Amino acid sequence: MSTTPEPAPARLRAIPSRLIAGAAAIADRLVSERLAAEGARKWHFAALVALAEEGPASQAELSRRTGIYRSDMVAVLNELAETGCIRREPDPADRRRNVITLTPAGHRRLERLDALVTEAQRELLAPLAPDEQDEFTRLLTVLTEHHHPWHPRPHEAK
Amino acid sequence: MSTTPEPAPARLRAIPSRLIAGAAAIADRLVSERLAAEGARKWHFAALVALAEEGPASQAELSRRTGIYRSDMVAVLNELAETGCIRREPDPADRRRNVITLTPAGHRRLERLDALVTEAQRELLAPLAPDEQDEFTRLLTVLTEHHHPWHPRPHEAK
DNA sequence: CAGATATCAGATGTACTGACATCG
DNA sequence: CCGATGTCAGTACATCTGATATCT
Repeated sequence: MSTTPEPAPARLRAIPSRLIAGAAAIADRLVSERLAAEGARKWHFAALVALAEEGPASQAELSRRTGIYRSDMVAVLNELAETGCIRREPDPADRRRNVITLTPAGHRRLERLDALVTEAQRELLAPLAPDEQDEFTRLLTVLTEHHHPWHPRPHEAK
Repeated sequence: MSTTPEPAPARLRAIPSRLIAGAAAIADRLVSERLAAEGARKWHFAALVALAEEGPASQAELSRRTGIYRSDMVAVLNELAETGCIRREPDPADRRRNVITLTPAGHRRLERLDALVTEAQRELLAPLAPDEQDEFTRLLTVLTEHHHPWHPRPHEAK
């Protein structure tokens, strides 16, 4: 059951962490809705990008590169394998590992998903002028990289 | 079980929606950790601010002003009532409603929580120069207000 | 009667943990 | 023996839905 929204008090609206949470909710909705139209979620996209950018990798390495837990990676790769986007074969050099490889179909799928994600970014940033968009992205980069030199999500690595 | 982080591919790191998600995770952790030291969570803070700014209100109205669901508001107010931060009494003018009132103890608690939240904002924005902090906040405000003229969270209101 | 309210019980989704067998 | 890997089962928590009794 949802409520009819009303403006939050100015004191709440001015808090940066709340503004960021709002922006994150908007961004997530834009991206997720578009990907859902293709039956995909953001982790599928992230895994595909990581494979396209850095070449074949083990599941654990993909896990580190995308920020998804290796326990959850299994399901993501299962789905990508079912649709023929990746191959998953044992690594002859290290028989603990699977080597995940992007197939041509996977590459084509990535291109479609990438178009959707790019379009979502455009819509997300549309309220800002072009130079503001760049500045905004730059400030976000500085902020996140100074706080932790890695991923979107916590991970609590030690 | 967590993984040892590694840098995500540049193509992933450059996506604004992912940057925002990262910033939101950092911000949420900073705020939540500090509030947790006082046994509070962000909804307690939000409810207290809404009461301090706009005066006594019904639960449904508080719900709209803070963005928390009515169903979850109950628990938040229960906890605030147990610690004597609010009074909850039936509205004589409309017997469906409860009137929620901030007590002096609630006001004092708000001031302590507010100090924690403010400190968290400082730490969050610390990587940016002072004028960058202002610009960042301004851009966030423009972006969120253009996308929906209201709250942090989705709400799917119609 | 339609609509709003406070409340509760439960669904849902996703991050996260723990354990296990296998292997280097 | 220690540590990494792929996998599965299950926890924890927050968001969100649905229903109900009461009241306007």
